[in-house]
Amino acid sequence: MWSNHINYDVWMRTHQLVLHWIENQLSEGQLSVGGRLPAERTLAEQLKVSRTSVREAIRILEALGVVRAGVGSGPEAGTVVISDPTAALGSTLRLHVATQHLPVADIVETRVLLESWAAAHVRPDAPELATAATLLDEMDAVGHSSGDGAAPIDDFLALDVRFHLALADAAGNTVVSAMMGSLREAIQGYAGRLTANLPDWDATASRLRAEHHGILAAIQNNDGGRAAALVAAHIEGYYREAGVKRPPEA
Amino acid sequence: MWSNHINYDVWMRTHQLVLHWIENQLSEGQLSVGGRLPAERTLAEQLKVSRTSVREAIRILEALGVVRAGVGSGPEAGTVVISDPTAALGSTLRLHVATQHLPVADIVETRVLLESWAAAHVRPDAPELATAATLLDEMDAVGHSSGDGAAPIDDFLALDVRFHLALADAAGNTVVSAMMGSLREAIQGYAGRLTANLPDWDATASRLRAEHHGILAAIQNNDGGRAAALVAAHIEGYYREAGVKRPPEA
DNA sequence: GTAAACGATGTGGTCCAACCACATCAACTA
DNA sequence: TAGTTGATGTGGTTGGACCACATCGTTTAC
Repeated sequence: MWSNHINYDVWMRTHQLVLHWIENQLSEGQLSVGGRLPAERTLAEQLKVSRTSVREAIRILEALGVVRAGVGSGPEAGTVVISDPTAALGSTLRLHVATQHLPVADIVETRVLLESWAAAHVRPDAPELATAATLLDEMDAVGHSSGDGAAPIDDFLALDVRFHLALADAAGNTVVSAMMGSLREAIQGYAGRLTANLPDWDATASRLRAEHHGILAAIQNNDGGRAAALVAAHIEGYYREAGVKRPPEA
Repeated sequence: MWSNHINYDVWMRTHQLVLHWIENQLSEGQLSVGGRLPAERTLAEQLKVSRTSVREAIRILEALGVVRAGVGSGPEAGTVVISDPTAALGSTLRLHVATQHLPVADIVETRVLLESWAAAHVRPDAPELATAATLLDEMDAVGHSSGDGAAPIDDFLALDVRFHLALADAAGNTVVSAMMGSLREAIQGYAGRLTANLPDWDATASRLRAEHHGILAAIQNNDGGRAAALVAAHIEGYYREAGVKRPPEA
């Protein structure tokens, strides 16, 4: 339907020309993850545009998680192709939440949807399951000494994030993983603030620990349906306890 | 956990400073959809940065579907806040597909997941259902005269897109809608090219028409489960017929 | 009086030339 | 041989200039 070649006759902003050139290089495999873009000045000369326009294009690709720019010399320097869709999707969602056009409730609901699916589709032999089990052990270790201040809570939540992401990764769908991660990232600040609303953190932590073990057990027991249901209840329970209002279900 | 105030002591690239300033304005409601950003030169002076840095920030926001820049004077001019997450998510996914780090099969699988959920959660009284029904009527009208060339096929596919998006919107979750649309957009070129692989377009079109009616009927019949299953079969069937290989299911 | 033409104003779009900070690596020096 | 030093090349930032465009007054011609 569409050619890979670009019609340069149609009007196009200069930085978009650069953008399309780079996207073509990616599609044709002449540029791939780990590869390096020509230097900004070089690229500007090659494409007969100003360095400013090249830089605008690179900025966009950077925001989209496609490249990473580094100053100086050596392997860390230059503009290299990466692939971090999660960060890009996350900031996109976060910005649009800020504009009040993406309700947090919708994000939570979507997270439940994706994560339930992931739980139901985890391969029992996925290596990420071992990681998840290890994370649960670590979560059992922290938080028991809650008199030390808030640090254990943050540690616990950080492990919690990694546990959920590990399960998502174990399902083997990169798009679902990326979207899951981005949803979490988008409401991370929001969710963090909610933690203060919890009436009894120790009780909540204990419950979360137990639910995590239950989810993992269901997965290891090859009971995807139960795992999905447990995950849904787990997430929804947390947000409800922290005071997020859910929209009325049909 | 996190303050909304930014620590300007930490190192930060200049355009990110602008980015965070604007995001703050959005979060605090001092800037909302429909509102206009200060002129680039003004903003640069206010934030004590160069216009170039302001422009780089605006480019990013534009790529993220948060603002729209327009030259000239009047209501269409200036940089105004919009909210088009679908476009941003779409180009993000498309770029990462180009880097070979997001398999098309994963995108299709995710689309099936989201769209099935949407079909199961459509409110029977959603106004989008009427739109969907109208679209089906239009699809019945086009394509019957396939001797005219490729135009009817494109018309049919365009209506098909709108039908699926209408169903997604009818579920009432903006995040799911946006993601659905972006997934479709990301593989639009790919899917379009696949159409040429179809052995018998007329037969395919007839089948698609029948399946669409079946899906809509199931929804109107309040049978969400059946609707979800039909949608899944509908999408997977199309891609399978067009030659997309699916990964082995567990 | 009305309508067309014109110019002032303000917007984003593009380009250039210069300078900075940084990281490496080669040449030089003690 | 070990340390210093400078050359090189990368992205980061700035100021200024000019362009195209769209509007809205004012002026002008009828």
